[in-house]
Amino acid sequence: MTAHPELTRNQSLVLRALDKADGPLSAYTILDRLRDDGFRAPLQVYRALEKLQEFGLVHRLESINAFVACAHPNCHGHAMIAFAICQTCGRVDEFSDEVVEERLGKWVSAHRFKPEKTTIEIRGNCAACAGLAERA
Amino acid sequence: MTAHPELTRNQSLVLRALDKADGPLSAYTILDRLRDDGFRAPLQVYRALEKLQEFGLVHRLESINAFVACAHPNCHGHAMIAFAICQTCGRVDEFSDEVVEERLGKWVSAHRFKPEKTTIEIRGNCAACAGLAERA
DNA sequence: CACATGAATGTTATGACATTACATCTGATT
DNA sequence: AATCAGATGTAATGTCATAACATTCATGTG
Repeated sequence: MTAHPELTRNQSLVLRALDKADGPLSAYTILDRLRDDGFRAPLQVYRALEKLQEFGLVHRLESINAFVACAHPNCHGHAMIAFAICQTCGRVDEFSDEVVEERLGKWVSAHRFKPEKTTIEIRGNCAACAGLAERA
Repeated sequence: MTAHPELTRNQSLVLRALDKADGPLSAYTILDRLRDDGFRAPLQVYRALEKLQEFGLVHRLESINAFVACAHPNCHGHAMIAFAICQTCGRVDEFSDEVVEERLGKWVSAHRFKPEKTTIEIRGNCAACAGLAERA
């Protein structure tokens, strides 16, 4: 458990929506799912998402403009996380790799580049969906 | 020189716009720069970009919704390319790393994931811009 | 208590990025 | 000439994200 402030109502609702979902959600999908809870405007979602990302509870998937709840909400703090995103079923696997991290870190320091955010996303088909495609 | 069909007028114009630019351009910025050449609608740009990406002459930077001309237009064919993107000056460095590629490849085959496109993007500040920030 | 302060929220409008749908043109082939 | 595929032109629409401004709420300080 890393220390972070109590979540506000909006933040809790957004996080719960992502937790309940079986895959990544767009901000507007989250908005639709929270209409009954009083959400009216995109900004309510984006503001909550921003904080949740700061707390490490939510990740943004840059390549598909969507958001997922962190798979390791109790041990967050990884500097670098990679995602495998299934384009068929929406499943997202989150993993980190020290060697990749070290290698990119070496490139970065060799070039005196100051990284702020690193994105590693592999889009394709998960084992189940790739298998289905083969049999078809 | 890898074999690819002759570029059409629109494709040439878009590629030239990206080549002349000193950094990544959004599709709408490209559109604006090609108004005098008869471009009127976003789709003209997006269609050209799609083909240019197929030919390996242009890359899309997922994390900033922009496009760059490939830095190695004569030896393209890399399966996996990483980008370091300076958020201050817009400079983009393109590189590939066999170890990173191998490591991600191992994860992927261990999980029987079939990758279609891999994105590796490091956003931050390049040496020059980070240096300026320090001195400020 | 009164009041200042900072954070979060609510709401409207707008900006930025991308695609659908449909019509037209062009060049190569038969 | 008829046909066909690929490229193009155009309008409309869809999707993602933020700016600007007003309001509310909790908290701490004089």
